Amino acid sequence: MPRPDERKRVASLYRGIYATIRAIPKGQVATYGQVAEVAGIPGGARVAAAALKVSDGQVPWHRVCGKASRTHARIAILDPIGAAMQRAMLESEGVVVSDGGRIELAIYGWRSRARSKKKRAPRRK
DNA sequence: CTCGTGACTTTGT
DNA sequence: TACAAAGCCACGA
Repeated sequence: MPRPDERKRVASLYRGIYATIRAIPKGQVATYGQVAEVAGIPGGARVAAAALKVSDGQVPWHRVCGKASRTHARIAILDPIGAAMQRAMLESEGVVVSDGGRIELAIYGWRSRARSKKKRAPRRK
């Protein structure tokens, strides 16, 4: 559990994003847009990214990647060390990562069922 | 309330 | 397949 001050820091829609990320099954990966959509923020891929940035280890961030094309996801982390660590974590869970850091969404992409629900969370502000 | 920012996504060339 | 530009949403100052 995060510390109280850190909790207050992420006391908005970010919490829903974290819950969504924790719901990603092991051995599967999801894109930022996917996470945002399930968390109730369609088109809020950048928000999910920001949430992940401040999460700092309290969520399995290695299961979330940026979408490079229609069929592949790509690790888009700036830090080469973090990218390598993410790739190692994914491979340890059974996910095959190509040389360019690409992952086949058709195989390892997270198929969540909350896709057709289209429920929008109310804005806090 | 307005403006700038970002670990993104989609479309076009 | 790879690069460039526009669009998207929420947060913080």
